[in-house]
Amino acid sequence: MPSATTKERILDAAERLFAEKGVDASSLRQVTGAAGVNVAAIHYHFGSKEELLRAVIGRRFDPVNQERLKQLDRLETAGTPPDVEAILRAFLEPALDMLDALGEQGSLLARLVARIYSDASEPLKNVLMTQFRDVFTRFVEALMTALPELPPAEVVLRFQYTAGVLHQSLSIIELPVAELSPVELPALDTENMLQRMVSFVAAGLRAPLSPQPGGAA
Amino acid sequence: MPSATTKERILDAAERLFAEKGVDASSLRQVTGAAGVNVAAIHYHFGSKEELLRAVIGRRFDPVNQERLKQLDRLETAGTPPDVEAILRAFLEPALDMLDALGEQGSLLARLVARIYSDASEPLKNVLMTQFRDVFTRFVEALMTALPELPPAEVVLRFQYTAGVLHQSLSIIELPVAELSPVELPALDTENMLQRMVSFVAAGLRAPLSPQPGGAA
DNA sequence: GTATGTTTCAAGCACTCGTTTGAAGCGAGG
DNA sequence: CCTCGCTTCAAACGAGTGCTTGAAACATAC
Repeated sequence: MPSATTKERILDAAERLFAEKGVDASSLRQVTGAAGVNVAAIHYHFGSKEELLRAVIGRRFDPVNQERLKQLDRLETAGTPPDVEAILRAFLEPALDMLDALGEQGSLLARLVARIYSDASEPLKNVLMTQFRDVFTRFVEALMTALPELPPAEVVLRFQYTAGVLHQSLSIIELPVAELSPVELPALDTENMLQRMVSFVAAGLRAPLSPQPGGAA
Repeated sequence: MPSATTKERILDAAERLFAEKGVDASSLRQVTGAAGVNVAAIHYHFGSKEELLRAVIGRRFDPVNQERLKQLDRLETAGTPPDVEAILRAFLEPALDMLDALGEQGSLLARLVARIYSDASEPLKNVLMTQFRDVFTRFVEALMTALPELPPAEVVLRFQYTAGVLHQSLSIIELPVAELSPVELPALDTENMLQRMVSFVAAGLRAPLSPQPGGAA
């Protein structure tokens, strides 16, 4: 007695399987098996495996990216130009909130994104690239304004680092990295995690320019 | 007229293919086709696809991890306890050097590691976990000594972020992330890249503790 | 009640996968 | 010359892949 539609149940099952075992390692038969529907339903509703993945990602991250841009808009239309911490919160918080709202499923989804981000076979790359292009551009520009003493290229580089920190921190929530730790790791709620990431990244973004070899000190 | 042994040519071809397209997406026939050898040669020399991957990773990262530990040993047996920057260099430099020495192949290999790190199906995780366990433990302990004002758990968390920055910076070398950038990105040599990463990460590691919700300030 | 468009189904298609097999090629030792 | 390991090879194995097909089930409209 399925309470959700076939389409939604496919999305739910695909999201979990893709995140747990990877896209390539998850067969359509596993997806439909977990969803309790027929294989052909995937091609009927989505057309292909790749389109299914696109739908899985979009369902979660279209709202996140919209929220990111909305928060950035709000910051920029306020009186004073936003500082680094505020920009970072606008970037990080919607992602963390969405994952938090999903509970355990959220940390799995985070791994899926991190995976695609580094995996990225040709067609998959485009899924994420088109998904994030606007967000990337807008936030880099905002950071350039907030960090006028940094050359633009350095801002781009450090924003990449920021995305790296985000991906890493998302991945480790569920990852067996805790087993590697010599000390007990306390469970962190979203606001706590956000606070820590903002502190770390803001300090990194504000770090003085490293001396250029061959240039004046 | 192959100049290298069959085993080495398989490793070379596998490394490139695994990095370019992912482990799952690379078939053994593609590997042996690129290497100019027979499919059965893989199972003769390595036993299975997973063992082949293990060999691909180990060939490059066993030396890196040995060098990391060696440099850390040298720092710790010197008179004064090492500072954060020195520890970071000992961690980051061997990896960057190895990748630099490999040239274009190096940036591909970096993507492979980043991929496995987030992908990590059950058996694959163990490949990397056993590979990095010692390094992880030793460097976290060194950082705890260099940052005595931070709680141990916070050091662990921030070292995770550090690894995230490393992975990200390795991935973006070759990735089409440049296309996302609104400004021209200058090509960075290894020392330059290292300098930037150390600055960024050291600042993040030294950031004051964020206020704890519900605790005293 | 019959016709229409949408959704679901079991079965099968052509293909690729990792792996195995048994024989051929090969250099060194007797 | 023959033999013995070691290495390489073409060919095939069974299983599983993404995807297609044609018919049944269903809901709605006439």
